[in-house]
Amino acid sequence: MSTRAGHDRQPADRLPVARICVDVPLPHLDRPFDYLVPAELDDGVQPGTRVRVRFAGQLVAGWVLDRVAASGHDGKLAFLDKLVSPERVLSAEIAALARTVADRYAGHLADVLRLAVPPRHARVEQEHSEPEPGPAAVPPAAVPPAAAPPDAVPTDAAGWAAYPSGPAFLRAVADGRPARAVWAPLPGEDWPARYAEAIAATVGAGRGAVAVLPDGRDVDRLDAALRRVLGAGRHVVLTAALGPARRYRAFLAARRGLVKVVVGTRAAMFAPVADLGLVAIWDDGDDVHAEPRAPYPHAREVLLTRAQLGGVAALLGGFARSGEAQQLVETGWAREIIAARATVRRRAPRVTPAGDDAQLARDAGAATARLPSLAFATARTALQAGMPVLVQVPRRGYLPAVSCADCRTPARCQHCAGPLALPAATATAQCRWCGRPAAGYACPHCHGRRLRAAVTGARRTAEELGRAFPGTTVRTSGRDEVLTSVPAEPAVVVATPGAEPVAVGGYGAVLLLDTWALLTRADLRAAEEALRRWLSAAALGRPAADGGQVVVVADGGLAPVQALLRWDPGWFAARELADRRELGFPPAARMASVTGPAEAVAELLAALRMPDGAELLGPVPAADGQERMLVRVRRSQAAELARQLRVAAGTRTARRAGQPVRIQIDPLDLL
DNA sequence: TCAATCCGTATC
DNA sequence: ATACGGATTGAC
Repeated sequence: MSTRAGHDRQPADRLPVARICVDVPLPHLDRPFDYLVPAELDDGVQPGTRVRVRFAGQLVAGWVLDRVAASGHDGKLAFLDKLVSPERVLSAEIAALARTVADRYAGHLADVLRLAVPPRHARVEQEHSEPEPGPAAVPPAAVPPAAAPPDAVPTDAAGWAAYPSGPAFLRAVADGRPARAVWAPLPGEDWPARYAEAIAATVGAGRGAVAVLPDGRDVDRLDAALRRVLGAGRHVVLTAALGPARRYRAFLAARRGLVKVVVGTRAAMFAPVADLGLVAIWDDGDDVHAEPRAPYPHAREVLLTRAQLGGVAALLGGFARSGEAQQLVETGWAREIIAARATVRRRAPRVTPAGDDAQLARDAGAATARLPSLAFATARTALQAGMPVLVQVPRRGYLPAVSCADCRTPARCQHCAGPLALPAATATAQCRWCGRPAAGYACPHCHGRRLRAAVTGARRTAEELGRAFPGTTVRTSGRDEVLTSVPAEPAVVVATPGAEPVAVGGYGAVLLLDTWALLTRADLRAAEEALRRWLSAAALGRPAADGGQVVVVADGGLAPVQALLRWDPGWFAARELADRRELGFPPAARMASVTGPAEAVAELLAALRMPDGAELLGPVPAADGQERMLVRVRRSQAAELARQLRVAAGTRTARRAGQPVRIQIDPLDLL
């Protein structure tokens, strides 16, 4: 497929110019370059294909963005060197999406394309086109051909009827209208079934869907629900965990139009589903939705961008509600789908705070974290009634945050409202944002003037519980081994957040322990994150009428605890968003962090044209002796800030090979 | 006067 | 980044 370098090459007759995105990591080269298409590659070099081109003397990979009749370039055009494959891996929708995402995140197109299109796997590409058969192997005969018969999928809204605006949303999707919803599922809700129904409604309208879920377990649950609702062979699973071959096979199945539905982890957020009709994300507050590779796009933002650009319906569901989801509701971009309060009360377990007490908080860091007596009694009652008990304990390894020694209110900087933390072995607390020492600190809540390091977590809960309930099976689900489900039998299940197995029939009791570890984390999102984890665990409990009990070992006066008691994630999210508006935190404001060696950061900021009213916070020390600065702007100036950051990064790299700086937009670890 | 080297700049 | 070109400097 390659053309010999020679003087005999002729450009193609029609549309001889290819506009190429070259895969070089330099911000100032993030624009198309024009190349001549050799006549012999005329057929293959189509928009969306991968090519190799000679660029600044080097052979580099590139993407064909377009074929045009003429170039605006003054100089002489080079021929492109080689067509890697005639597979048009980049669709027009994804190309436009990637450009928008790159702009939003002050990144470059090539970086986003690397995230959007998995590495080529030649053997997979040669295979006869058929979707990846899932675990319950589908015989090839059951696989629909490319032009599948009309999608005779019944739209079943019965499961959504518990929510007053649920059926209307499903109808809108079934009619191909771009409805957008923030959904608060009822406790105990079979949410994979509801997602599958929404997806089926989309397919029924002849359109495709993309659903992104936090982890493999959730993907498996939706996969199973889709098999039930859609039947086999209508969807594919796309996760990074599949490995290169299977991942590329799933990707191609979507790109070639063999399937209309892709579900997966954030690896699926750019899935090239044709004629997209619905994007869905589950539990968008989970931080695994944030892509760790540049330019660090968040799955929620990518999916919402797809919805916005394509006139596509959107569904954001989760037991908790993120500040960002709340913002969508408050701006009217999305409608909320919630059940009536009476229905919520009927379905929710009974939630009781246990913990009044400074006492508990004080010895939580000791070697033996105690189980409060209420929690103990509640667990025993459930076990005696033959029901499993879930115990949620946080994982180790959070930051040494600082809070008021008297009332334990997390301490915030008096200047910029950033969180305070104790740099290792230093006597005075310091702001993690602006770096100012917290001299003369006075607690806004109780006016206390003393600060203390927050507690550290307790680890031996499982063993202790084993001793507390002799003769009872104790199972653990966590990082090393994650359980999917447990039977409806008496057992104590100790799980870390996100690893809670589903219990058949629901848990009789859910205990939420060591909550201080979550609440006092030096993290802007600590309260939101705590509530998210609690609601996700508590949602696995039975309704109160069936004996379902939740004990949260925390002060009942705290806002996230209140939200859990009332089962009102919307109330908490509204409150949280109002606070962030007040303090100027995302998503109410837009922030960018610039991280790197001190002089490189200073250099970039010197080159940065800050939008009017932009604030500069920092520097604060970052990992590896690097430094971090934050820039804060109003949301209306978010696009301009991203643009200027890109320009500044570009002028810097264009000039000289300075040390690299990392630019992140609304980073989650924005402490 | 020529060549080795240093910046600065463009990269189709 | 890397490759090229024009200016600069140094030795014959």
